[in-house]
Amino acid sequence: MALRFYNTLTQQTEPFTPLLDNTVRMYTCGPTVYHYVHIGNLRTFTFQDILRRWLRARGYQLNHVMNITDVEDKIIRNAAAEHKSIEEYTEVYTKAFYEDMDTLRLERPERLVKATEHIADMVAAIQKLGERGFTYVSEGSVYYRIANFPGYGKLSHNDFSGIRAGARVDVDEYDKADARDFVLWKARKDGEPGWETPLGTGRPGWHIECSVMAMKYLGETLDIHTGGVDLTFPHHENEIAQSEAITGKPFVRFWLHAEHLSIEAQKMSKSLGNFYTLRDLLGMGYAPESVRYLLASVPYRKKLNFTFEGLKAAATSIERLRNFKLRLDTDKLAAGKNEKLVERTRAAIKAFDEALDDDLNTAASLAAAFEYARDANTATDAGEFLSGNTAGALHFLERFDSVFDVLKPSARVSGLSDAEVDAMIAERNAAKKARDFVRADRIRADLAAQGIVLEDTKEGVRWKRQ
RNA sequence: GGCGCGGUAGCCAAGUGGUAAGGCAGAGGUCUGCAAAACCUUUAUUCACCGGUUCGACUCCGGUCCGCGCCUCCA
Repeated sequence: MALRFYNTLTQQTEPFTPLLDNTVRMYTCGPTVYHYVHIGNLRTFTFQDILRRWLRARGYQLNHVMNITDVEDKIIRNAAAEHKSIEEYTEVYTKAFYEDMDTLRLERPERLVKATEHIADMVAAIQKLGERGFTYVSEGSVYYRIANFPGYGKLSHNDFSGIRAGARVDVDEYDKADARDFVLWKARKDGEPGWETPLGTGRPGWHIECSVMAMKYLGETLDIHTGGVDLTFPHHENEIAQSEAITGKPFVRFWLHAEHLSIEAQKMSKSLGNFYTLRDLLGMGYAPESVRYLLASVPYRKKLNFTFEGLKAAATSIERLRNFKLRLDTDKLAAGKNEKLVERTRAAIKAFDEALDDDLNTAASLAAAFEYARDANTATDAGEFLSGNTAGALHFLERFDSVFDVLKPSARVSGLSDAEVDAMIAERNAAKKARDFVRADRIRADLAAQGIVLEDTKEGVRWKRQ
């Protein structure tokens, strides 16, 4: 079965190929930079990273745009509280976001775009919507009239036909003609920053930036649009309403939504004290790869229950695969090539690929990797894994890591160089030979204290950093 | 109330008409000067519950219970 994704729009899993050529045009709703991103955000961005990597593994080129929302109510409020400009305030968190992406090994999209750098484009789009009769002005702000867009609700599968245009649904919404209408351009209030434009002085609503930046860089119809489930409504619904009202063409072919992450089965919130950023977890001593593995290992459409037990388990799981690789790199094997094993390697890779083709079933793809590792380990112990089989096994691990990217340790815990470690091991071997176990054990303990773990095997000493 | 997601071993989790992948933890073993590390083996007569369809259901249908998300800019 070919590559396929679950499409929120059709509520079905559908075969995927790009619309135009070999390039996948995709858009991701990025962060609002009013704070450090939390691990819930990072779950979604990790999904998007796995998606990128798998599309490329399947031979596609990428043109991927992610936005940075750098103007918004909380930003304005927080910036004002700190007596900073919007730019000064958001710069800190934008930079932090890039750092977090690097730490988690999230690939940079081909283009990262900021809302504040596209104000003119947004104004033009709103004017176009006005020309087509989709807007109205109320108290200086420009609103989108959803009653004029027939397909409204098709993404979130809500039926809004019962909402009558012009009805005053809620007294609190006195400035809107219809409860679901949303703001395209917000008129400036006292003391707020604003842009002077033909629409008046103010700032853009949230939804318009994504429509505008997506179409500016990717064309009128995108292949894929991703985001968290919570964005399905109203954000993505509104993006469709805006974009399709302007172009008259389908805005997005495949809508992919990542489920939420909870913390110990509870919603993450500051009041519960279970609000974690990547920096928090690293500060507790967890490795970035562990976080990445945990976030990637649960298929993206399934709720992910984040626990520290799970985070520790992730670290151990990675270790298992690293050990397997270490073995492939160091074991002395008999010459030759075991054809049966070649076949099983091929089958394992196939299982791995097919799992990811199936709407990025990462859990199943991991199972294929672990099963193969066990099979190969057993074969090695039995002397059936020959030197000619190493390349195939390493090839599988490379493929695995081109997607999961967890095998290479992030940072060296030890300040010792490889040569220094080798020298100490030689010293210990000499001590062992002389049956000076006190000295041998001291060297072993010294190395352990610096994060170097020795493995005494039949073939001699093997070591790794931990 | 509407829309959506889910309930599989101690924990995480795949599967989805043919009799339960994988990881962690636990238990046992191999190796070892000791130890560690590593590796191997092992752990659900059972898939929230009740009916139904079927030769056969965790998987399909109907119903019930429970958890969660969205429905005013939260990934």
